[in-house]
Amino acid sequence: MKIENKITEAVRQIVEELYGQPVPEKMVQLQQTRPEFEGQITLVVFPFTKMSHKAPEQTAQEIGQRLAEKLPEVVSRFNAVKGFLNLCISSQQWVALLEEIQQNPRFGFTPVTADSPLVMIEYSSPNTNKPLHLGHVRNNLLGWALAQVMEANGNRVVKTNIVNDRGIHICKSMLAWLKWGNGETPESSGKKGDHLIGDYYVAFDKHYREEVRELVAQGMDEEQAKQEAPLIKEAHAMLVKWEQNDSEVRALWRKMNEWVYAGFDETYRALGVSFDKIYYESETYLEGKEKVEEGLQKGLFYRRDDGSVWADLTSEGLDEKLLLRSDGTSVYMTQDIGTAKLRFQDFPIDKMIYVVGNEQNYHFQVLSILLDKLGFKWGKDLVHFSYGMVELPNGKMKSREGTVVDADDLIATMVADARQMSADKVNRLEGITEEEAQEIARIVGMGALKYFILKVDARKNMLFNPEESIDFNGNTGPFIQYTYARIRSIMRKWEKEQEAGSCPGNSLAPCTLHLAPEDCPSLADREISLIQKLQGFEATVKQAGQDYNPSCIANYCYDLASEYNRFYHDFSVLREEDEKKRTFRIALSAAVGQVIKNGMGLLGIEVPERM
RNA sequence: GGUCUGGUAGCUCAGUCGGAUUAGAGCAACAGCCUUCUAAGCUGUGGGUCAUGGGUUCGAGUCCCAUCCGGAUCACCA
Repeated sequence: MKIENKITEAVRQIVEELYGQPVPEKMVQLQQTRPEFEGQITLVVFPFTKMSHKAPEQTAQEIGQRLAEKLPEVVSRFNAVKGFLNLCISSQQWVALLEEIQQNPRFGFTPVTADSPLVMIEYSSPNTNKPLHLGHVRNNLLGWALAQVMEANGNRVVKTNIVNDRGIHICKSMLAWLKWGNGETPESSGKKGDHLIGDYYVAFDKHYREEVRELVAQGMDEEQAKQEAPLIKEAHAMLVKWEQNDSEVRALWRKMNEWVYAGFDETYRALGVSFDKIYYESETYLEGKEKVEEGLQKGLFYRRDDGSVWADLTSEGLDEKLLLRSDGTSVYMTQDIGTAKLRFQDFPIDKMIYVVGNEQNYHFQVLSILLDKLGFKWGKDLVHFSYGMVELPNGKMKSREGTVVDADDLIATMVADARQMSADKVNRLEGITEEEAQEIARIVGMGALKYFILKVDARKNMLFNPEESIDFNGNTGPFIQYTYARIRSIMRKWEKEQEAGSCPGNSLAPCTLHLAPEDCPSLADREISLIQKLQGFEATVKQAGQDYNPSCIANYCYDLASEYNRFYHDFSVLREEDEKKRTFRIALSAAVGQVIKNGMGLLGIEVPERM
């Protein structure tokens, strides 16, 4: 039983005995004692003063007195300051807690069983006409981390991606390639497929704008020019052919999409994300109409005179929403209804989470209502995991103005910088092969990038300064990774000492920590607060799952690493003469390493054995 | 204009269920610490009207109302 639970239980009994009123569990508020006071756990007694009709300090005294009598093995001393009862917990309790944490490699995680809720997470959702940029990076990292967090909270998770592989934007790239490509391929040019296609998309835009400018110069007004430019007309014609299943257009479309997917796969691999099921819009965009017709028959929607179909959501405080155009074709919302249908056919999901930027908040509000009306049981409380935009120091990311940060460039830069960084510390990596050094650079560079993005509350807009972002000091991924690497170094040395393989060589945790109560070392404040931090991992994971918020795990990891760094500085773990203290500190280090690894793992951040 | 969302140090961000006379980190600036388990580290100094004004109560950065400022959205685009 956890220390907190024991105390909570005892306090409820004591207060009832003293003041004759039952105490709901929530009323017992325990928190970590502030460093300037003696003790480790503090009970807030303000809520009880109404029952006791006594001053806060006196109430605290009374409760403390009884608590010390009732739980002598837990509470060794206490003091009351105003309405705060500070409790000193005996060392054995802390050691026992550490032992518990250390012996459970999955500490903080809820096991997943066959009966666990089935959660589907959709993320990434790229367009196939240009490479991934920084905004996608945020999406992918958040989606992956969220999937890990949901799983850690005892859910079965299916990760999906819906690829937007059709539409006018792809036709633009295709047309430009036909016109100016000279048969260029990823192989012939050495370019990554998605970049190649992206270049043609840009080329189209350049020529298109020239055409528009010329038409305007000839006296046409701009809106009309945009419609009338020969290039855009050609692109539209191509889209029509595509929809008519023209074999030539389809073949080209297929070939170019393959190039893009090969490029995306590379980026996904670098980011360390993957999917269980990929949906393609070209295969799903016609779905949904059926559902809308069904809703129409049930009277959920209505048809206007021009033939278009609408949902009236004014009673929900929203507007009216178009579902089918007057020509019978579907819109974005219709498609999302369609994919929802398909997904439910494929998986009996209990919950659906969409990782999509906050510019679509309204869309998902509407989608939720519509799916609910159409009878999807998870529609009503589908989660739109809505994240903020990434801004650059001089404004937003705009591809037109060339202010995008390309994902592949960014990854390469981060890794190269990490490599440079460790090269500057020659002694660090002596005895390590070039391959190993590269692997460490990859882990550290990616860790820096991922942590930088994930530490920020997802729903807030964040600022990304390309120059300052590559900072490996302070509240960063590498700081946490570095802490881990140092712990591993201690463990390696310790394991070497243990001769003759009494321990499996690769186990992080020392084999045994069993210290009999009378053997318990007296613990320093710093050691106790580390154990308390470790214990907090469980609650942090739960909270992350409840709030759909990976950032609190990132900040937790930083807190834990900071605390450990101070501990590391104050104590010589391996040199400690006292055998009991030494065992305890090694075990504590091992547990910290394990929790850091697990926490960072939830974020999709690897930790290196050395760096 | 309607709806949603944010505003905390020069900059980037934390801040749990409302808890402690003094609201935390990091960056940037300054001053220390490598014969000692990895200095990508540690210690210290300076830097704040928690946008503003009310309210709720033992107690508010946190909850409620109003105002100001920023962002998103309100398409027969996706």
